[in-house]
Amino acid sequence: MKTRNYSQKREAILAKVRSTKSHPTAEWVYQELKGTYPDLSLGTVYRNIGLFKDDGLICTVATVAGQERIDGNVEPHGHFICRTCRAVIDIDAPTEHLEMESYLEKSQGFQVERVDLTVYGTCKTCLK
Amino acid sequence: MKTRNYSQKREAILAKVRSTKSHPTAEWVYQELKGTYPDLSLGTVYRNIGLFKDDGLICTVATVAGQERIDGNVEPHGHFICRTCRAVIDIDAPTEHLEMESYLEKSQGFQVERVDLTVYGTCKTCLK
DNA sequence: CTTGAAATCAATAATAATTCTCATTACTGA
DNA sequence: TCAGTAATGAGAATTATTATTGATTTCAAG
Repeated sequence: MKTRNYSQKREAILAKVRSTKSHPTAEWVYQELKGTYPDLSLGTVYRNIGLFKDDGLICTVATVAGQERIDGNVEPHGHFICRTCRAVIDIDAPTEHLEMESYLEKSQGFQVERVDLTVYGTCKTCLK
Repeated sequence: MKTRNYSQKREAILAKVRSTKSHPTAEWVYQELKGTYPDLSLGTVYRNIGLFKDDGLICTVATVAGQERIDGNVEPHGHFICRTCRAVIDIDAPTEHLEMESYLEKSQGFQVERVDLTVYGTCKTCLK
């Protein structure tokens, strides 16, 4: 892995992503940190999110309404995406689908990195 | 459902999407049909794909490298996405995860429309 | 058939998320 | 402190997708 200098803004970006379960967009992170770091650039947020992804510190879970949603929780778990309010909500995934990994590796010769369960629908609030 | 005039190009677009299991992009469909319909416009491909989606005739399965991938097969099934060659390959999903639907509807009050199982990794060919 | 309303089309402009460029600034080891 | 490398900000460039527009085609009633 490439050597990396310390950067206060990078730390803040990672902390912000990890501080929420809302699966935010890069834009949200930027808006949140602009108060503390008025000279922060959106490009810096995108760049560091890319680096965190490379390092496996965060992951992207879906593209919702044209925007990538990121997750500071890299443990395997499922997501519910509301088509109305665009919320991305963690769900407990059933464990069975994780068998998919060994099944695919043995029968198909694929190397599995990640199993993603995503459920689309309408959330409780939007149903009212 | 809204009444819709006949359109030869629309038929061709749907047929092309249904003719492949490669989960193509709009651009691919456009390139494939340009030979037969030299005056076809990329906008027409996008517009009709949107209409097919509204009518439930096709669906989008993922955004890979910034491009939406479409599927003419709307029956629930999983997908393997190779991070190297970007191939999107059908996989037999285990049926257990479909229980997710009733689980979420009963315990969380969500209305489920679709359950999506996506596996990321490296395909057989790219592993060599 | 004819005709007119509605649907469709190609072309192109507009939008918007993300990536790239590069001059400048910050960090780090010596 | 200083040199070398890495990170940043500002904004331009890229690119997939969507919207607009004005002309053309389809359809069905008369």
